[in-house]
Order: sequence, then structure tokens, then C-alpha cells
Amino acid sequence: MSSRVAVAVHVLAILTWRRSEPVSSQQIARSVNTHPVVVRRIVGALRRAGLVEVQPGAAGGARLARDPAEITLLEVYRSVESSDDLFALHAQPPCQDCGVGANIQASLVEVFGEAQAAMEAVLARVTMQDVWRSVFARMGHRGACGAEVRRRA
Amino acid sequence: MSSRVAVAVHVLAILTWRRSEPVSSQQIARSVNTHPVVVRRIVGALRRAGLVEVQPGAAGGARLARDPAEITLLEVYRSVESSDDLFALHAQPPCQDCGVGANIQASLVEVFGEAQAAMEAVLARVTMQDVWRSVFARMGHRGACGAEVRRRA
DNA sequence: GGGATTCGCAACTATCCTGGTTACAGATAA
DNA sequence: TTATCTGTAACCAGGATAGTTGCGAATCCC
Repeated sequence: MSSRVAVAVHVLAILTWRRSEPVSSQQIARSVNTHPVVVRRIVGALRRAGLVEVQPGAAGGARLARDPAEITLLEVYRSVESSDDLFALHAQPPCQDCGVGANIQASLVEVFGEAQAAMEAVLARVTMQDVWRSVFARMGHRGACGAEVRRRA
Repeated sequence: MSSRVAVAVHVLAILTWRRSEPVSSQQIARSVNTHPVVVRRIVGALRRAGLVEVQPGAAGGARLARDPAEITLLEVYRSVESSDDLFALHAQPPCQDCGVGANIQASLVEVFGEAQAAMEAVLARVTMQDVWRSVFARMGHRGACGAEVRRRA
């Protein structure tokens, strides 16, 4: 699986940290250690899902659109992950003249669906507030990457 | 995710159906609707995991190495899936000078681990016997693709 | 022994996804 | 007006996947 969920949670954790002001993709990219455009792609997905608001122009950037306690990791997962399905079926449809080939996919969909639902249930009960608390607990007093950049400007 | 798990379960379902005789990659490939070498790659992984036995040479093929009731989908999943991790972390390690960057991965590993464990728990309680029963229930009386090939030879 | 069948594996291809990058138009604050 | 920031398109490199070909080795049957 892609690292988009990890980056998205990272982004939202930064926005939870600095709720008072919009944070630019430049600043976020420094913390994530990637290119600003990569961040903007993720932020764009989160915006379309209604999790963040984005303000263009000078002194613009992203900020949370909702209380972190109301943002679940399942929403984040669904916002940035392209495919809804955790498991893939056959690349080519199996032989329908065969007893197994004609029916295996229906059985697989059943099991795969249960497995995915179990996974999603875990993500659904973890909020960005939980993540933020977990990160904060590990964190000493330390500044954000680029936090001083805005101050300098 | 790749379709290897789906194909592997399909293969094992066929082997469960025809437990009395080895089934060739050719015959399996016909039911799966793919190339025999693709089947042999999957079967090779199942063999290395001890789920099937393979007999080379004429009239050779694969057969179950264990009772289908003793083969869980979790074993199948682990046999054929290359990565053990369902979720990926950052492509590049995040900025360690940043409070979030330095600690987010530890928090992510925790949540992602729980989610994956929940998914695997579902796979662990489904056996190939269950899958076979499910397929059989959907199946009328129908022959396997290529079942008559061996008979003709 | 000889021929036919089958596996295992290496190698190659086409395709897709991902992350990273550059470039540029549009929006906005100072 | 100028500097800053977003959004998006376009492109590239790398890796994964499915499919394919070819060949050596093992095995069965005559």
C-alpha cells in the first residue's frame, strides 16, 4: 500500500498542533521530508473530503476544518486511498465453465469484505485527537520544522 | 494489493476439490484463466510454506499437503504476499528535528499494527474447508476446467 | 532407453502505481 | 504592485505485477 495515509495523518497532526494559523505546503513538506507538491496532492484530497480548509495566496495554507476529535483515521484512509478494496480479485475473470472458477469470487468477496471491515473498524475508532495525544506524549518541548519561517516573514 | 491471495485461494480450492490426484499447473491455469507459469509461481510459494506438495514429471502436479480444515487464509495470505505490512510509512524518514516528524511514525506503527491484526484475525479463523464449503454451496453439479484432459491422456 | 509430460527458474516485456520534480496560471495579503 | 501560496498538468524514475518464452531437470509410460 502507498504511504499516502501515513503522510495524511502526519499532515493532520501538524494542523492539529498549529490550529491557530494556516500552514503552508512548504512548511509541511519540510516536516514530512518531501516535495511541497506531494503535500498539496494529499491536502487536496483531504480538502475534497471536507477535513481541511485551504486558503490560497500569501500567508495562506491549510487548516483543520473540524475538531480533531471528530476526524477518524477511517475518514483519512478513505480520503486519500484510491481503491476502496483492500484485496484484489483475479486480474482476469476466472473460467466460468468451471465449478470453482464460476463461484470462487463470490466466496472471496465475502471473506475479504469481512477482513476489510475489521480493519476499518479499528481505524474508525481512532481520531486525530488520539493520534495527536500519542505524538505529544512522545514529544518533548520542540519546535515544528519551519515554525520560525512564518515568524521571520 | 495484488491478486495473488485470490489466485492462491482459488488454487487451493481446486486442490481441495480434487484431493485424490495431483493437478497440473496447466489445468489450474485454465480455471484461473491465466498463464501456467503464473500458477507455478503461486504454487511455489504455497509449497515453500508447506501448504501443498508438488510432484514433477509426467502425471505430476500439485496436491494439498494438509487437511483443508487446517489451512487458514492467514497462512495463505502470508505465503504469497511479499510484504508483511498492510500500511506503508513515509517513503523518506520524516524530519527528526520536528516534534511531529520525530514521533509520528511510532504512533502510526501502533495504530496500523492494530488495524492489521484485526484484519488478520478474520483471515485466521477462515479455513480452506470453509471456503470450499462456500464455493460448493454455490456450485451446481459441474466439472472442473480440464478435468477431462487428464482422463483423455 | 526414448519420448512425452511436467515442474522450476531465469529472463524479458508491457502496464500500472507511486513519489518526486518542474512549470505555470490564478488567488491573496501586505 | 509584488511576493507568496495554491492547484494542476506534465513528465520522469523506480518498483511491482501479470503475462510470456525458453530451457534444464525430473518423472512416467511404452
